[in-house]
Amino acid sequence: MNILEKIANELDTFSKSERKVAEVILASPSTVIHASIAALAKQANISEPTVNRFCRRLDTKGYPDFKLHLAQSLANGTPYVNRHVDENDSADEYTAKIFESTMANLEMARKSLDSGTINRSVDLLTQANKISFFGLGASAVVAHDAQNKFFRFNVPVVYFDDVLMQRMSAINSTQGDVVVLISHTGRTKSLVEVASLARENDATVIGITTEGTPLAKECTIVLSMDVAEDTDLYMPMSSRIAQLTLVDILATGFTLRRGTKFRDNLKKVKDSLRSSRFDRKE
Amino acid sequence: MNILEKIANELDTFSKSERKVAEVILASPSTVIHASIAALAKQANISEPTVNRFCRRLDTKGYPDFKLHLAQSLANGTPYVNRHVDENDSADEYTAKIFESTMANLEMARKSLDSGTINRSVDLLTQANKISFFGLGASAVVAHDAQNKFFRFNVPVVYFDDVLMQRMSAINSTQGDVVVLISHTGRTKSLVEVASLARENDATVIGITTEGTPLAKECTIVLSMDVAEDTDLYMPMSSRIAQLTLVDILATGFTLRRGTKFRDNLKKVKDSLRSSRFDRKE
DNA sequence: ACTTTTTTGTAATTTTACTACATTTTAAGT
DNA sequence: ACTTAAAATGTAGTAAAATTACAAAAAAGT
Repeated sequence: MNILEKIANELDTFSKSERKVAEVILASPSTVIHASIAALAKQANISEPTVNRFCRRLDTKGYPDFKLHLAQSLANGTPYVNRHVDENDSADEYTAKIFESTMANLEMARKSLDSGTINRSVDLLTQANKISFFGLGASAVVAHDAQNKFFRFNVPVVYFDDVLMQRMSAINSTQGDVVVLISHTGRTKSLVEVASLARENDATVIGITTEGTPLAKECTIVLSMDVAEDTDLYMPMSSRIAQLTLVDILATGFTLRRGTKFRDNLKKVKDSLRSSRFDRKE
Repeated sequence: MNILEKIANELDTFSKSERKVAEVILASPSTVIHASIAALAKQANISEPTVNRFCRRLDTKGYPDFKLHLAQSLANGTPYVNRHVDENDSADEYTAKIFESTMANLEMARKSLDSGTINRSVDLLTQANKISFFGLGASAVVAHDAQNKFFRFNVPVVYFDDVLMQRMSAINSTQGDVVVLISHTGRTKSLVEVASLARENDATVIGITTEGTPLAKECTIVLSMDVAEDTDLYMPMSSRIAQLTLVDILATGFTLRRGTKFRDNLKKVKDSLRSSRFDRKE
C-alpha cells in the first residue's frame, strides 16, 4: 500500500503529536520530501525524535527512508484516489475529481479482472454463429457500444435495449449463439429471465456483471470487475466506463484471434465512411 | 523526463568517474536508493564528492535529492503510456495495455479540457428548455449515455442516432433549446448540417468535438479534448471513453448547480427501479 | 614539453539524523 | 482523589552522512 494512504488510514491510531506530523505531511507531501527532519518537526510544532518515531511506526528505517517512500507515493503525479464531489466544488474541482475517480476505478477494475476468463470469453465469441448484446438503462449504452464494435467484424450481431425484443431474441437463440448480458447490479429481473431463457435454448451466456448475483448464477461464464461506484450521485458512472473498457478488450482479443488478414477488413469498414465526411485540409 | 532515462541518455556526456557511478546506478537502482553516498562511492570505486557532483550534473540539489528522484523513477513501475497492442500479445498483455492506454488518454484529456468552457456549457444546459443529444456510430453511444443521465433530471431530453430524425429535430428546435452534437472527427457531413440547421433556428449548439474542425466552426461553444486514438485497430476506443467522462462531468455540474433539493429527486428516480430488481440478501 | 583546464580526491566542516536519558503527560489502580 | 505505572514527548549529546574548500592528478590545448 501507498504510504500516503497508509498515513491517512492509520490516522486515528496515532498519538497526539504523531497526528500533528501526519497532518503536516498529508497537507503538502511534496514539500515534505524536500524538508529536513528539523524543518518538519518545526512545522508540526513537535520535536525531531517524534518525527523519527513516527517514521518507524510506519515501518520505515528512519526519516530519510520515509522520504523515499513518500517520494514513491507521489511519483504517479497525484495518486488516483476516489475523491467524492462536494457541494461547493468549482468546475475545475469536480472535473479533476471525476477524472481521478474514473481512473482510480479503472485501476481497480484492471486488478480484479481475470485474464483467463477473458481468454475463454474471446474463445466463445470468435466461435459464435451469432452474438447478442443486451442491457437496460446505463448498461444498454454498453451493449450499444459493443454492437458498434462487433458489427465491424462481419459477424451477425444483435443489440436490444427493449425487454420484449430481448426475450424474443433469447428464445430464438440456439447452440452456437452467444448472448452477452450486461448489468452492474446483476439483479435486474428481466435480464435474469433472459439469461435462463437463452440457456434453456442451449445458447452460451456471458455475463458482464458482479460475481454472486442472481444474474451471475444464470450465466455460462461471468466477467466480473470490482468498481467503487460513487452512489452519492445516483448515476452509474465508473461502472459503465469499466464495462466499456472491457468491451474494448474483448473486441481487441477478437481481432487478434482472427489474424492479420482480418484486420484489412476492418480498415475497409472504416474507409467506407470516407464519403460521408469532409476532407482534411492539411 | 524520468531520471533513470536521463542517466541512460546522457551516458556519453559523463566523465570517466561519473560514468562509473552511472553504471552502478543503472545496474541496480533499487539498491542505490537505500545506500549512503559513501557506500555508492565505494561501489563505484570513486570518491564521495564525485558522486555529489554527478548528482548536481543531473539538476538535483545533491545526493539525498537525487535519491528522491531515483525513487520516483522506480515507483512509476509501469507509467501510463500508450503502449500499442501487439500481434502476439496474450490476454494478460493486451488487457493491461488497453487499460493503460485508456488511462493515459484520460490523463491527456483531463489536461486539455478547459474548465471555463465546461462552466459555460453547464450554464447553458441548466437554462435549456429542451436538450438534444445527437451522434452517429461510436458517438451515438455517447449521446445515448447522455440521454440516460440527463433524463433523470426531469428535463425534456431527446436522443437520436438517425440522420433524418436528427435533422427534423434540429429544424423544430428554437431559442432556449440546446443541441449537443458529438463527433470525434468533427467531419461527419450530416452532423455539421444538423449544427447549422439548429443554429438557423436560434438553438444553442454545444459541440463535443475536436477544435478547428468543420463541426466546431458551426457550434456556439466547443468542448474539445486531446486524445491519442490508437488508429491501428480502426475502432474508436479512447475518444469515446473521454467523451463519456465529459458527459459525467456535465451531468455532475448540472446536479450541483441545481442544489440539494434536486438531488432528492435523483434518489427517487433510482428508487423507482427497485421493484424491477431482485432484493439483496445481505 | 609546458601551460591551462578539467577532473578527481583528501580532509575539514556543516548539516542531518539518531540515541540515551530526562521530563512530562496520560491512564490505571487503590 | 491520590499514587503509581506506563506511555508519550522533549532535551542534549553523539554519530553518521553529505557538502565544501582546497589540493593533487589527469587531460587537453598550444
